[in-house]
Amino acid sequence: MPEPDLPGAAPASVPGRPAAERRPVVGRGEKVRAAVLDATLAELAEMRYAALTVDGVARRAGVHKTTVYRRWKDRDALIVDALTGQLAADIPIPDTGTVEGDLRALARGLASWLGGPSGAAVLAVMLSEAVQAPGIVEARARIFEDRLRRAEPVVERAVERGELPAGVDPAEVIKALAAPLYFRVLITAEPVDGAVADRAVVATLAAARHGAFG
Amino acid sequence: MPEPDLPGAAPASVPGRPAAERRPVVGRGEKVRAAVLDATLAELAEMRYAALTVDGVARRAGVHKTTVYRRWKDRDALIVDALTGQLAADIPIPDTGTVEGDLRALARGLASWLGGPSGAAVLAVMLSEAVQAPGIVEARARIFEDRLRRAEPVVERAVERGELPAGVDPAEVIKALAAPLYFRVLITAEPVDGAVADRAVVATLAAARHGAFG
Amino acid sequence: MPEPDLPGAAPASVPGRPAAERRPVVGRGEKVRAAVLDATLAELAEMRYAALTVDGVARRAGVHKTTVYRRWKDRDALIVDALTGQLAADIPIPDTGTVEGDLRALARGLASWLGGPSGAAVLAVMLSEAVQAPGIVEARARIFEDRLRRAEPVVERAVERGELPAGVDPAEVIKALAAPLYFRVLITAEPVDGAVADRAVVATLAAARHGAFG
Amino acid sequence: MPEPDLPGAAPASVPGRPAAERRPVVGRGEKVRAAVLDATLAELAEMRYAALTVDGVARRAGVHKTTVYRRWKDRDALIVDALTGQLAADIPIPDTGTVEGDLRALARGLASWLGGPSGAAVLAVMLSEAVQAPGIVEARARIFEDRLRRAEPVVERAVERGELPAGVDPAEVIKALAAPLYFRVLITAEPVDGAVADRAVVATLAAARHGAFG
DNA sequence: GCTTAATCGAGACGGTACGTCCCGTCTTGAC
DNA sequence: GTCAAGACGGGACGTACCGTCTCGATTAAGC
Repeated sequence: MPEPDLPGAAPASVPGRPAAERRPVVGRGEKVRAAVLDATLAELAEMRYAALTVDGVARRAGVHKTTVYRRWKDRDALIVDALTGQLAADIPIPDTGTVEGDLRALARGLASWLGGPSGAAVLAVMLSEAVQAPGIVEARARIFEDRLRRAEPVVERAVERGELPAGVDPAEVIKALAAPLYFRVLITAEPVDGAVADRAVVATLAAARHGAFG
Repeated sequence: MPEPDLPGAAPASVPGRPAAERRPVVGRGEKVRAAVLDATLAELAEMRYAALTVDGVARRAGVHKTTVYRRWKDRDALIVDALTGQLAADIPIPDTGTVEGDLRALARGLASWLGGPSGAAVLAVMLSEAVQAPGIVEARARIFEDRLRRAEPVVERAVERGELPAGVDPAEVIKALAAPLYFRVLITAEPVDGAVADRAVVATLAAARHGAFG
Repeated sequence: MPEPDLPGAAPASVPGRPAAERRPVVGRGEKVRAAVLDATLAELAEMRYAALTVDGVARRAGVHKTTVYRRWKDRDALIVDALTGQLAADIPIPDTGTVEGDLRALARGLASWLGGPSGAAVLAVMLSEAVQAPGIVEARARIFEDRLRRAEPVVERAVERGELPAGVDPAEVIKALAAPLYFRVLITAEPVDGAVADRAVVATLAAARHGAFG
Repeated sequence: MPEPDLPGAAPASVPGRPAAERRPVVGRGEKVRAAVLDATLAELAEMRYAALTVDGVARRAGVHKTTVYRRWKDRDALIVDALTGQLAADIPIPDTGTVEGDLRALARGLASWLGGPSGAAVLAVMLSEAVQAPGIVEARARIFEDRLRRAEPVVERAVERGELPAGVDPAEVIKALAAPLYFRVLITAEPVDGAVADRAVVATLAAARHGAFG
């Protein structure tokens, strides 16, 4: 993780003392970090990836360029860090009682994220230069994997309830649900709305019930 | 000022027209153009998008940088042009006699293109900076739309044969087929092989038969 | 010599044509070079060596920083070049008919140069960082050697006239003449005027006549 | 605010005074000061002036950068201080019984100092940026003046012995002796050895005897 | 085959951003 | 009261490309 300078959450130093008290040292440090990451996201939102300037981010964060470089190796490291933070935000996992309800909730949540400015920006960057630049590829895979995994319980519950045949691969189901939405955003540039989400649910369920993912 | 940004104009197309009117002057021009586009693709193949240099392309094409700028407005125009040409290559539309066979052929063709170096490079670039830069977004949408449309007859024939219910939206079927493959390449960075293609076929067919696209 | 880019005074190309006509190509090139060197000297004159900024020089020359770096590898290379040009200005070699007259003329010329702003600035820079930085050391030695050598005929004529004993080493005599002046400027920071010059002449002549340099 | 810029204050000098009055508080202070000055000289010895880093000096002295800045206003003050201490080292004034012997001893001592690493480093720094920066110019003049003055008795004794004509200016003689040596180190970058020293002695004596310094 | 105009080669140039190095200041906790 | 530790603002460095421009040198068409 790109935090070369900071001692890293105080590796269990002075373990006897209450944790809240233990590292007021850096002080401004944390504030700066947050300001820079916010500024990075803001800049990404209003201009595209390649146009983002370290100097611009620094200025917006009220900080000097050098300070940014002290904490992040690269423009890329900075961006990845900012986006990682953004994506780490928890996605609520629905539990409506039926697969259809759960999947619909998931799909609509994803659709509205993809449709909104945040989703667009994040995706744009995650895929910029993506297929090659090593740091980003890895980060991207890790992040999305995590998001997918968190959604798998929805499928497992459906199997337990007998709504889906035993043996379905939960990961495959979730991917099948998400794929058409991403496809529209990234490839055909069609709008992604609730209707699209619903259609994905129907298709995914039909496929799952007929053993396409088992 | 020469503004041959768009690839179209089909090399030596419409030969019937009088030569005096359509600037047959070019002479060496066409050879240079081809060399530069080839060089562009070659450079894209071995380095990533952002690392591509106009000077590098020019050198590889045995041409001077100025010459490149004389024909393409900027780096992006050059790249888009090169890739457009690449994508314009005809995709054979299968006609095996069954939907399953046809879809399988389509899916496998796509999978092997996505898996190969060409597919990776093209995708990387098409999505670089993509979500914002207007020229590229449009070009991208146009290109993929075209590819999708050319595949639609496969579905139409299936409906005629009674393999799929009347009323299925051919475009939707094709998108459903392609989406999981793109998803794996772009999001989860999983390898895309024949097995993945086959699973997409099964899922798509199941969904289509149960009215998900109707 | 720091001219990596320029083809170097056209190495006898197209020797048949009149020289004045032969290389209008670069055109602005030579003008830029001169402007930058002038700006460098001007900046050196009003601020000291370490405070000289490439950007400042460029701005003063009405030129972009990059352009400076295109022609000179370094801040140091730029400075050395500027000073070399400055020092290359011919020193008139006196021929008054007597050694004493000649030496007096040389000494006074040197004294007034050393006393003036130009001499001070040049010396300051030539010796800044001097004992180590390879480029400067070499340039310095070369330049001063050249100046000394050009003055040697004065001594040779004196020997021919019988004013100085045969066998005197001309170089030694000139060095002996120059040394006290430099010493005062560099070490004791005393003013260097005509009186000092005259004393150096007397001392040098006395020493030379009594075989100190033979 | 501590401003111990000047070296003077003779380490633990005037021990007769009551301790309470002259800040015996320092405690560790004096040790740190010495360590830093030593480190400064060491760094100067192995790299050139401009490459000397406050951080580097501090590290070598086993001390933190802040501590250095607490005691010296800036890099220049530190360097001047270190070198001043270096130069304050006594030069033995010879008394061989003859001017020639004395001057030879002086000249050879100077030559070997100038030839050695210490001399080179000190000179390099003393002249770096020198002609302008006020603090250094003054310090330089003061130091060399002091060294010259200490050597004057040699000449005075020679006059008393009748070896040199009455009325010779001792300072001029010493300068005439030293000048050629400095000249070779600083200007022509020739090696300075015993032979050069001896020649300076001969020339200086000849000049002095014939009234060049009287 | 000779001329004439489009095209090309060559490369300097202004410009933007990069990432690095060091300076000197400041805050904070520890000995 | 010093000192260690180190983040920070700041200024300059030297580099890499971008896209523009001005020329001479080609070169291929059309007379």
